[in-house]
Amino acid sequence: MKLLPRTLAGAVHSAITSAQSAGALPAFDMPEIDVRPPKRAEQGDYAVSLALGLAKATGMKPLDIANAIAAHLTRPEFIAEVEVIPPGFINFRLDETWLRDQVEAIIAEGDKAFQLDLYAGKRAQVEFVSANPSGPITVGRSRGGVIGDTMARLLQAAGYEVEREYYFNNAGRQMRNVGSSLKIRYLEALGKPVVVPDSGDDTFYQGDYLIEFAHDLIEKVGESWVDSDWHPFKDYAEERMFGWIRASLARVGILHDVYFNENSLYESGAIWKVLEALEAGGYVYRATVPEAADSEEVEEAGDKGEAVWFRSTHLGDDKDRVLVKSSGEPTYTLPDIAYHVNKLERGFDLLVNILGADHGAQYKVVQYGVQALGMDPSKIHVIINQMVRALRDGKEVRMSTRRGVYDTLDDLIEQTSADAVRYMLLARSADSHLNFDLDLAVKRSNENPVYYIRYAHVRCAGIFREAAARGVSDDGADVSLLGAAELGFLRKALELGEVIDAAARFMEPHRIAFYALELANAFHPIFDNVRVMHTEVPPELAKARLRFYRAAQGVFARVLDLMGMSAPDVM
RNA sequence: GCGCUCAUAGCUCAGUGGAUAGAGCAAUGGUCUUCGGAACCAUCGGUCGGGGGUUCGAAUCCCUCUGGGCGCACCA
Repeated sequence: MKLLPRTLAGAVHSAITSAQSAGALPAFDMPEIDVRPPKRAEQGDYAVSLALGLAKATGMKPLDIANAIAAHLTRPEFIAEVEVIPPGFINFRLDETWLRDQVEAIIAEGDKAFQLDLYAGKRAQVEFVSANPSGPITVGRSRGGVIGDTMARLLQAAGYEVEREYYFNNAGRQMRNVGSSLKIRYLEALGKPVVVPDSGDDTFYQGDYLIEFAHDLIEKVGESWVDSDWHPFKDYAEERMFGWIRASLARVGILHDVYFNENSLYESGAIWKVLEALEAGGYVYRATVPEAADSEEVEEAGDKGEAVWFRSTHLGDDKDRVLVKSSGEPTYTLPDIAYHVNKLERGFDLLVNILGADHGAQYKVVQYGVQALGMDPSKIHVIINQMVRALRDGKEVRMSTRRGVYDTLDDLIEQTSADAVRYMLLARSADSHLNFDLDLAVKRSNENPVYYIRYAHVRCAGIFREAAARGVSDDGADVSLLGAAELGFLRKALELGEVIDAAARFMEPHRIAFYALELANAFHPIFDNVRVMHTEVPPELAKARLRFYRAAQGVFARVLDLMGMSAPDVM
């Protein structure tokens, strides 16, 4: 599949060059040629406005520039008409014969329809979810999960070879607290004298799931762990938690290829190598306070002891960061930098990181670290998604794994459906806050766009069921019989490549969700008017229309797959 | 206080400096159904938070103000 706007941009580029050598246009720096569909259908299928911006550089009227470009333009085979419109737009119209032939092209490509090769031979890695195994996946984390997995699918569609990675830390204080919390639940379940901390103790995980784990543990090991410290409890909790997390994610089609343990960076010595390299570059110093500290801060610090600092301010940071605490223990910054160094060393051309807004500031420090080590920070791309508010009865439901009050991904799926969760969490720009209305999501009504989109696929499937029953086939269909309504849908369908391209380039996976709705919107009116098995439809036309619906169904299947949703034949 | 982010139709939100700012839902009025009505058509609805600026052209870029959210640890 090739991208029509890119091909057109190339044609315009050549037209400008040849107009210049013919003397019809003066010399100027070639601007970026942005070809896109105009808002209004009567303005054609694609348009460029660059002549408007060239007036100053050329000293010519935009209309004259546009005419000069149009006169030297070699029309690609898919364009039927080139039109210059005041004040200087150049509009292109697709060739309808070519457009009808796309029915066959789409069918021929099958489930690879609209697969692009823009990044052939390039490898991308998407790191997402990356929650520590201390509790179930929450609604907030689910958003990052859906965004990350959809981004991975879109990058694949754009031509990247993609790996999905989950980064976790099972050695921190959080996990120790989980271990000791489980031990308390274990002793409690055995009727041993133990005080269960109340919600005021934030080292204790209140979640009910630990009670369940404790009972399962007793069935497995009986009372033999009564005198054990928190370690085996942590290990057991971690294993159970990871099983749960993976299962929850799998329910919405999220599967990671690699689970990367932060602890391995300690075990391999990678973090110390990074520290040495930073030091060799002159980016490290030892002090009780940062170099920029004023006397007040010096006083406050007192006799804290020396920490190891990263001189990130030399790269533009607003303050230096501690890499190793005065206790000798590294902060999270050091392994974070080491992790990204590790990722870059694995040879990826693109690293995408999905982070919640609450972790958003950290990536900059990582970029400074990578930069300090002479590596290319521009390969790292971060998608920061704003918080999710879960609303029930119009009121916010607060979420906290530690307090045991939470809305999990499992809850959402059970109350709605896996497809609804995927769509709802995707159909919003990552930059904006997302209100997940739990009541609305429960409703099985057409307020939910999920049904509308899937229904398009279901309706196609219905046609083929009926066609099979009546012995109608699309073999040897003549697509030249297709009418204006079908062409309208095909125009919309052909935008899919551009949507994939833009979503991959701008790292904006929500685009596919909006496109899907637009595509469904283009489909349903046609379904009503373009009948296949109506008594008044001649057999040859029925055959052509059936062929059209086969292509349409394929496009919906592809779009749903890109969103990680199912494409059912019935619902 | 500083940084990031958001503010667009009654609600939820799209909108890559270009042509008359768009969807979905809600509301109102129609269609009355051969393949699934979870549908279709029409209407209503906007000082793009306020104010400046840049530009031939601004919802979009810059400045500023207002109001939300998230950060700003030798926590992760």
